[in-house]
Amino acid sequence: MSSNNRLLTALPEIVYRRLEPYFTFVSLPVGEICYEALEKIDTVYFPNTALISLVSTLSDGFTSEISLVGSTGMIGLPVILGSGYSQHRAFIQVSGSIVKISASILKNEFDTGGELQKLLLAYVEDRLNEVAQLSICNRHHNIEERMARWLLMVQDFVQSDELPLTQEFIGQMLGVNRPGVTLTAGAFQRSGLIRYTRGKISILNRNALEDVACECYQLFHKHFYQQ
Amino acid sequence: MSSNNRLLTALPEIVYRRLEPYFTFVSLPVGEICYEALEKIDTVYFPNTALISLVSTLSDGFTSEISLVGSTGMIGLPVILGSGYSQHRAFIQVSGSIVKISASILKNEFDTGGELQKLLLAYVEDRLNEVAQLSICNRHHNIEERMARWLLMVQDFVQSDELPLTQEFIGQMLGVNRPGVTLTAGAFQRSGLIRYTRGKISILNRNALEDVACECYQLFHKHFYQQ
DNA sequence: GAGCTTATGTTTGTTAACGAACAGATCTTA
DNA sequence: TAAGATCTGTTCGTTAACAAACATAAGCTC
Repeated sequence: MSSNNRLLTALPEIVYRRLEPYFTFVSLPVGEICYEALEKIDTVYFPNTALISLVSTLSDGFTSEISLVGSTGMIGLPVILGSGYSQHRAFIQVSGSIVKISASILKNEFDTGGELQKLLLAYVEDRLNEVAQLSICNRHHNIEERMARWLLMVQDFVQSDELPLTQEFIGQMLGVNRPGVTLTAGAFQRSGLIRYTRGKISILNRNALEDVACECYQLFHKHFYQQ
Repeated sequence: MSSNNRLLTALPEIVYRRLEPYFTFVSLPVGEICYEALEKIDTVYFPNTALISLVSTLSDGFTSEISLVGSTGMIGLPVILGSGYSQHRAFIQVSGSIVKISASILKNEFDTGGELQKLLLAYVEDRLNEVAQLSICNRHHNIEERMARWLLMVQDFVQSDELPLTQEFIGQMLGVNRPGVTLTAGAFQRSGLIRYTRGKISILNRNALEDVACECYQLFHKHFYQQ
């Protein structure tokens, strides 16, 4: 069994072989929580086909997505960065295959300063830039722009035209109230960009969605396809 | 001459001594640009008393602050993370003393995997968490909450009751239009929280400002005072 | 002090988004 | 097939914030 996680496949074979004995391939179901906020991390996850959301919740219950992690990333950065505690909840947004590995094993390999370190630090840099872009996007772009961007991002990871997403869920990811999602989704559908039924969204016209999406999409997409 | 930058003073003496010959102490004036967006970084900056803003600009000219970096931080993370290129503009918001060091020298020391690496990675983690919080703050909190938070953050760095800030500038940092800043500043002044004249803001009542600020301030403040 | 520049004050119309509420539709499970 | 749960549709009043425009005031330079 071999992973198609971009970080793992980029490893030199010798490093991959060293870590491989500690890999566990699992398929996690939708909604499964990988980390609770403020929880100590003892397992790190490298998605293959699964898609993970990192979300932040404010004291009034408001939630918004911090990062979308798929086959190009991993969750558990605090392990290599030092604290070992996740500040955010991480859960499975789209079920699929994931590689699990013990935090301490990964940290040990990271600390040897080899190729794994180099790859993961580059990923940290991408993540930092992405979150920074998200913060300005949240400030400036409207629901239509952000929702188009987000749907495209999800589809980049889930290589399928049909995405299992409810409007309520999309609202929580974008930090938008649900009727706002309904209106936007309705407009997208009337324009032929998407089609949807309860809990399922089909992307019909990617190019048109890209036209609606804010410029932020291009930046995320670039990270996605780089290398 | 010795630095009071928190990252540098936390170094073991032997590491500090090793780097010290490469330090240059400078005082940079307000507005000086440390990095342009997309520029290769060849110098890394550790503020002592200076305050640096990292800002992002969208294609329509809209700007918003990504991070506020003072004596607890540094700019030039892409050097240690790998790309070596800054995605954002960095400029001096409040003039003061700064330690400069060559990017390659710092990177070499970082790559030895010692205490400098550990400290800087912990800083990266803080920064990541801060930017994530900023993104949700931008989505959910109103001008009053965010402006109060931001003024408190600036004052945490600039140990003075009088901050050299115009309303136009504050607007660009918060990603808010200028009349909105005027209204908020006016309300704060009428309530006795601040007093201001052209380009100068005095904090009169920190506690009251903290009550107005969103919960995000506490998180930033915690990072600020941790350790 | 006159004129220029920059900063702040203020208004006004407009709009995106929210919150709350309820109706209708579709799926699930008993 | 009935009951319940979940998802989507829709309305409506409300509000925060924007954009644009112009007025006033303060500091700077000659």
